[in-house]
Amino acid sequence: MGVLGRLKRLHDQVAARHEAVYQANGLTAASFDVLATLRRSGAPYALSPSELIAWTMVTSGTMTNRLDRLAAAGLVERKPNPEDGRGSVVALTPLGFDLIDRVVTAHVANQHEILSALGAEERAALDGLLRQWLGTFEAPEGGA
Amino acid sequence: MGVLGRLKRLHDQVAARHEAVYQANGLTAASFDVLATLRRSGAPYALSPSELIAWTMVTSGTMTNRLDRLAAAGLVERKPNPEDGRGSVVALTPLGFDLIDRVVTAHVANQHEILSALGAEERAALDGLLRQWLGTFEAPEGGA
DNA sequence: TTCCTTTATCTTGACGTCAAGATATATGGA
DNA sequence: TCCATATATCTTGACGTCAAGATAAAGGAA
Repeated sequence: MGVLGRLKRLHDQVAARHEAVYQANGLTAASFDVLATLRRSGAPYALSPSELIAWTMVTSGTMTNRLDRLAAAGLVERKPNPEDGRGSVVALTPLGFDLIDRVVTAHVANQHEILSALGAEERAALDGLLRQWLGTFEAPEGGA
Repeated sequence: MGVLGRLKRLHDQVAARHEAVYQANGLTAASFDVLATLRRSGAPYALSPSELIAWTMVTSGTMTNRLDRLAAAGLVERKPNPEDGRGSVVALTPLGFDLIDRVVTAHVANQHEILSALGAEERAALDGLLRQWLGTFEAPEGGA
């Protein structure tokens, strides 16, 4: 049973290290999530709230809240969608782009650092075991 | 890097399965945490808020909130501490005891079920890797 | 055209958590 | 005895999240 406890503690440790990088740059996991998604989408770094909801897997209420904060911080900008009066388009501002660009770099470096505790073989072995275990949960698709 | 993603997904899956058991019995992870701590403390199944705070590692504000809900649900009872006018004693009610007793049983069965996806050797191998990795985070005590 | 249904987004209300501050009671010393 | 300090718990305010419901605009059928 120790496995379950260690899995949780390890997850919490990793999450805390990630948080540290976000915080050091004035972000939270929530805002990093949105900003990084916009960054990944490529130029012109703009997506609709619906698309952001789909990529980040949060509810519409959560996304509205996140966007309100990011817009207030000047990191994203909400513009009306010229093609659909119901919707809007959320775009990274220059300020937001510069920030997320830097934070993503720091984040990736941080991940390498976190993983550096394991050697290549150990990492592969661990990944294999995690993958196997995860397989029993996800994709329990019962076929046609 | 896949390791970090899988670690998180696995953690989320496990947490969701745990949640399912709590929910099926009208509890949340928060209430289960408190009730199970009281249950583990042994007869007379009563601890002070300070002790609960120490065991569960949450802040005093969080504990006050949890206890308010549990008391409102009739699962615990707050009595004044006869030995210290500042404090109180939180005890499991008969209702709370019966409930947590059942839920803990279900929870343990659930954990076995979750782990059943791995064979004994795999489980041991995974535990060893998790332990090693975790070791680099926790207990980074630098000695004297 | 007019209206019904669908879709996109925001609003509301309830949780859960934390940090910081407010209260009330203990405790030890002058 | 009286007070300064420490401790136990609760309160407040700010986040973040979700479920469910409210709006407003789009689209298609009659």
